[in-house]
Amino acid sequence: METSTRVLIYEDNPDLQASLSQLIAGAPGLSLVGAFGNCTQVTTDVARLQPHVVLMDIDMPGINGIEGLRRIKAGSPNINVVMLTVFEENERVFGAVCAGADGYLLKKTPPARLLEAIGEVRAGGAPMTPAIARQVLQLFPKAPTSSAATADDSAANLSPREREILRLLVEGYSYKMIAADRDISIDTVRSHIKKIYEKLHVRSMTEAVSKALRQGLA
Amino acid sequence: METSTRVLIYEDNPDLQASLSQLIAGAPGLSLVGAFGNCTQVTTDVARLQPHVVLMDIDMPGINGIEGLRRIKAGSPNINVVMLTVFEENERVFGAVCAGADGYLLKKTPPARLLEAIGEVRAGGAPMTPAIARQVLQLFPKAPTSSAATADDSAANLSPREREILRLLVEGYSYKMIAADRDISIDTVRSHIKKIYEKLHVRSMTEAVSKALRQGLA
DNA sequence: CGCGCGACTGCATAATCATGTGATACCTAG
DNA sequence: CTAGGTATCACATGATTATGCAGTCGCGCG
Repeated sequence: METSTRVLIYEDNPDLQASLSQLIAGAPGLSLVGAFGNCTQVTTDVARLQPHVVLMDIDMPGINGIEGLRRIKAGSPNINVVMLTVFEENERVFGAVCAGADGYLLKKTPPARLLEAIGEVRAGGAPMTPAIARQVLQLFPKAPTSSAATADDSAANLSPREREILRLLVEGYSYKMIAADRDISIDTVRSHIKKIYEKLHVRSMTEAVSKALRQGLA
Repeated sequence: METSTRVLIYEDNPDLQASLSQLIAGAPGLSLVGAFGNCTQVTTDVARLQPHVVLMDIDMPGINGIEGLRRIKAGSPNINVVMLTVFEENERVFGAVCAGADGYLLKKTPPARLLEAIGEVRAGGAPMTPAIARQVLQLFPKAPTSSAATADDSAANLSPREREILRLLVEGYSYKMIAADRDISIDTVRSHIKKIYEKLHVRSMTEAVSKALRQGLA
């Protein structure tokens, strides 16, 4: 069912557009479904071409890349959009991220890395140039709140250890993962979870997770 | 700056601590200034050892990595802290990022990449595993233009039927119960859930439930 | 009209999970 | 000292879940 990843390009520089197109078209597993020099028709473009991934230049005449991104996301939030830019300007990083960018690369990114990035974004990752990633992190509000929810005993009568393991379940850990992570036997994990079930009156991981999230036990 | 980047390690798993230590100690341009199994002395540790980069495990007994990070940043905001974790957790990414993490890597990251990451963080970058980077991006408040409050890109385009089944999963239903409830074959339930997993980028019921509850899909 | 897609069904195998029945060890309160 | 709670580990059996592969059927669209 996985055919080929459909890629759409927006890049106003003809040379760069050509080389990007060539790169995509020649890559196994990727198919180029279009390449445009501006975003004026972006909404209809994506509707018609049904891309999985869009490579979007930020600096373009007319509608810029961020606005283009916004329009794509407004209509098709599931399309993965990777922004391309020459410089690492803080302002635009913020705008792009808030508009829902799924990746952010410098144009000087080597071709091989670019192809890799398309794979990553399709797999649910967010390829970013490290320097940009740093900026993204710094955009976060430095929370003074102590969110270290390790010792909150307001919840059920779960022991600290049990609560700890419940948190891991909520994060989607399997028994095996918990055992590995906490460096204990999988049988011990079983044992703890068994008791958690008893105390929460549930009989499956999903019920426990659901209950935990709804009652703020995790 | 000195000739060598001073690296400090916090990792409670002895084996991993040993191999990390060996890796750092043996790397040109890096010098290992310490390795601890817990964060209890983190404030005095960093004051004494003056590291440039700290590799911080997230899951540690006692003071966890995020709290450790917070304490480091409180006193020495210039120290670069790279968080290490075994699996892709969802909840802690937010905590770590808000506490000022400068990088976020999976422990399975190959040694070469880890060394590269230390270089990146020293150079002002933020090395991140792509999947985690994506989570970070998704933490951002989406722009006002998003009228489709369904938000998440990786989650939203579930078909009506898929959404319906996801709701039942959240309620704690098993495959069998869903099949009975909706009067369809259990194989059909499997099929639907398989597709849900693909779209949500998860691989287990608990992950799906967790994601659904957190993103209001249910 | 054919094509793709969503809903649906079936089958098979491997991995995980749920549960029960023990057991050892530490710590703390009685 | 002893009972009770917590944390650890073991072994076993049956149920459930995860995945892959393979189809049918109806519907909207170019």
